[in-house]
Amino acid sequence: MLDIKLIRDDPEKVKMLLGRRGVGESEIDNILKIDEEMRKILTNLNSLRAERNSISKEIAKLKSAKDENGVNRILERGKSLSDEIKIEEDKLSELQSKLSESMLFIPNIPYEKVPFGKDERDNVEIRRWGDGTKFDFAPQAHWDLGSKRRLMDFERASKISGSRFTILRGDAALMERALVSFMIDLHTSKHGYTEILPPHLVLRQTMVNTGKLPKFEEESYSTTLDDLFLIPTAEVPLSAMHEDEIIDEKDLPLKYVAYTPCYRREAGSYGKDVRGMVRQHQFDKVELVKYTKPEDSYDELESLTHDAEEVLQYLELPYRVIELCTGDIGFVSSRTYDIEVWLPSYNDYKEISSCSNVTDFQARRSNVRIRRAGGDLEFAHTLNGSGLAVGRTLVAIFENYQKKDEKIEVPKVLRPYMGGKTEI
RNA sequence: GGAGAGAUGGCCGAGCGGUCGAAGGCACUUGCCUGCUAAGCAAGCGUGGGAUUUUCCCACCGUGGGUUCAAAUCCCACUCUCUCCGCCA
Repeated sequence: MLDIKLIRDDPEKVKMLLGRRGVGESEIDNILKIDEEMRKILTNLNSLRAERNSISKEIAKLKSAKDENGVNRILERGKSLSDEIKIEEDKLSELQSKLSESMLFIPNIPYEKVPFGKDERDNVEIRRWGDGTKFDFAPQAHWDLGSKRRLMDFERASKISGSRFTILRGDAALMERALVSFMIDLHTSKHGYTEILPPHLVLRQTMVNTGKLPKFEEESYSTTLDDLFLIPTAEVPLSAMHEDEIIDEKDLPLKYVAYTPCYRREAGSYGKDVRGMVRQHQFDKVELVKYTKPEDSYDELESLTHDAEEVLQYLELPYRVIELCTGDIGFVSSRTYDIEVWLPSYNDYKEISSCSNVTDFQARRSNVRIRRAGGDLEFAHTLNGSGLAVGRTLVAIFENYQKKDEKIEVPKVLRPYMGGKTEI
């Protein structure tokens, strides 16, 4: 959620910045119109209420003076004021809900330095680590290798759950679990994050507060009886859990890491990544979330991205970092780096992490504020990033670490988590 | 699922339907004092919004309705927390 004052005070600038990411000027004009109308009613309502309050006080005074005639003289005015107020209040609340409804569909303002662009083709590569893996034999895609080795079972998964699910078996399941532990351990012990194990079901309001709703309802799994939502990422519970809190600025930044499964309907991605376990309705992810002071958030985005990259460095998997252009950044984000890992089956890099500075966009919706040393209150900034998507990391290991005999070497840092195994 | 208790400012905690935006305490800020991170004294100290913006006004006491000229206070519904019982991994 943007600050309405920002739109009110400098609509042209907001239009210009949001225009870069495809928001039409009419949407902003519409909001300005509703806002103006709403303030007009509010002003009127305020003076009506002021009059009613003074009459009420007057009545109280007359009553204690036992002046029944005086009371009756102004009682009628009080009654009619009350009726008027009720009418104005109804108008106001209607406009208010219209306004907030519109505001909920306005995305975050992109950071000035974000490269202009229309879609992912305009994203900019920032850096590379390692080279595309070379093989002296024909490498296999993980779906072939995994099926042959009975480590991944796509057929049985679809029998019990339909498309876009995978059963991991034996050492593949073990490796998935090892990856989760390795990542969390790295982030807690070396990078200073606090481990959280959050609920996987959240309230509708929590989805709204984190910007996943109302815009992306068709992407979400929900429970009809209770209107709870399966989290699409641990970002949701982590970025919302300080709702309505005031955090002392000396306690910032707060840094959290959480492992959770993520549930996504993947509506509209029918032709994409249909084979293997790259795009699933359920996948494991280790997520990083920070709460920071506004002036620190872009620096914290850099370090968060490095924290995520380091996972790939320890696993010795080649990757690159790209910055998303204005047309490709997510709804809540003002700046985003994607980390892409090398996948031989794609002969290309594939997203394995997305690190974003959300600025105060979620904090405003969730009402997460910081108290400055001087006592002032301000919305916190939140950031999030995958550290990393575990399923895709497993895929990357299968494909980059495969050997001619169809065994898969276990990356050195994972061996302690897998009973010392050097290959599976 | 059943029975009961509760929800008030950063925290604790009062609050007969009418100067209650809310006593008191803690914490915090400022000043004074005391020659040594303590104590004392004084003052200040919630959040959000609107406007004719050095001031005035409005809203907010879990949420949403209702009664009333007037609701933290009365009524209804809901949510959450706690205690006990039942069930249960």
